[in-house]
Amino acid sequence: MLQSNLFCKISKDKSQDTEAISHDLLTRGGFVDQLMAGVYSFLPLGFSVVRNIENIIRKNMNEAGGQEVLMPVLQPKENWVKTGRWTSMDVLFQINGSGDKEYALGPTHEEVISPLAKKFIFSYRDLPFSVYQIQTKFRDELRAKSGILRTREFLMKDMYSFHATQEDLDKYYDKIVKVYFNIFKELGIRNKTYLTFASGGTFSRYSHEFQMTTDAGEDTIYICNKCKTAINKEIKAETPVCPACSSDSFEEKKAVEVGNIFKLGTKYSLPFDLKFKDKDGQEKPVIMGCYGMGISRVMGAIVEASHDERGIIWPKEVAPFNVHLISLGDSDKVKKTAAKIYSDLSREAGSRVAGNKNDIQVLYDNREDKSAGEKFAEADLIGIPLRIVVSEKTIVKNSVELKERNKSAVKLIKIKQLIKIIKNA
RNA sequence: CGGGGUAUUGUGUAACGGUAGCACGAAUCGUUUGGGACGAUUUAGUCUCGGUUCAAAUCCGAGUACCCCGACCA
Repeated sequence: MLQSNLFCKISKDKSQDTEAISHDLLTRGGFVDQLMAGVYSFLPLGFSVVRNIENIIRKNMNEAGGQEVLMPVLQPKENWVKTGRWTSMDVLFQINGSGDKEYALGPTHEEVISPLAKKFIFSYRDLPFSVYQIQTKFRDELRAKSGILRTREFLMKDMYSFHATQEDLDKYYDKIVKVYFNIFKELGIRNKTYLTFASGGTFSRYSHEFQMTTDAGEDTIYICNKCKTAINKEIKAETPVCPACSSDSFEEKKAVEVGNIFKLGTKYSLPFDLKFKDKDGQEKPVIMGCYGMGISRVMGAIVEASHDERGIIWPKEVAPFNVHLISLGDSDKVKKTAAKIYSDLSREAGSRVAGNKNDIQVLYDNREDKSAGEKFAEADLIGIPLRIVVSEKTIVKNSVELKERNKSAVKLIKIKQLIKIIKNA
């Protein structure tokens, strides 16, 4: 991608309206644009990060046996009345259609997946299975805040699993805990993310959250010093010792919830009459689980976890590009060399995104009217993992300069060896 | 949903009730070119509605929007 063509305007002005670091960096770097409180557009740089996060999640969900679907955002009021959530869920967007019709905008999809699953479940032989989707969710938050960390419209992965027995749900639930940790590992935030006991809301006594520690977070968690399991402050009083290892030594930290999983049990299978015939011919309610992960919030969380005073430091797995090629000066020699490197790299790099072979991973700052300082400052802000500089100085040595965003060391690399080195980076 | 704050050009700010100004940005041209360089020219604004007044960015009332604290958070 030529930076001169990129639909993006990088700003050096810090807005007064931003408090959270991720909000400031993502806005100034041209990753997102705020339309109104709690509602954001994702620009090419930001959308690319979103897709990379999605694909990591998608890969892991598929490996966990999930099948991807896409359910409607627009949902009939009746289903929400049936579960009681038309009146009990205060963040539910309720909208009017023509005539007297009323609809809900999906904040979550139990009210859709349950009646849908009913059409496919008859016998114990149809169980277990799990389906998931990646989709925009709507929740009428009373107070949106902290940029994309808490919004009214956001991207979420939600998976639902269906089981014949509680034991089977328990087994799958534990498996998903491991899968989630693997996702956070691939996203580069595993070391700051804790499995957290939290309130189960209306479903069950407890649920589990995945909390990433950051000062920008709005939750407070108590991390067990012994086993590193955490407890959300909201249930700390009723759970004074670690539920995992019974230790009573904790460290208190601020955190943001990046995932939440529930054992739904029969909470939704009962109102929607979701039953199956067991081996003994008995009709039994299906046992359900659900597993959420906020994609846009994870994006903000990654920035909170990985930045310095100059800008974002994207983990390479989610970075919008993996190489930022910068040419300095406008001499023909530099321009030609940089252009050649750009086309060679673009061709070689291929794509780490399955099924999207044309995804371009090299951002080439070909702008001739920008000073070196400006280019470097902007490169630091948008945080692409590898920076390559081509200038008169480097060309004399048949080399380019290579710098990793998270390190200060600068290496001179022979142009001939560049592709090999980038590939191994 | 309770409380607080703010609202002047893209951003940050100034203007006693009396000519809306400055800086940055952006744009054009030229000079520059290894950490946000320089010159010239240009660009663009008083949140909305109502009231007071000869005169309102300024005073009054209502509304709206955004930010922050709290509560809430399938």
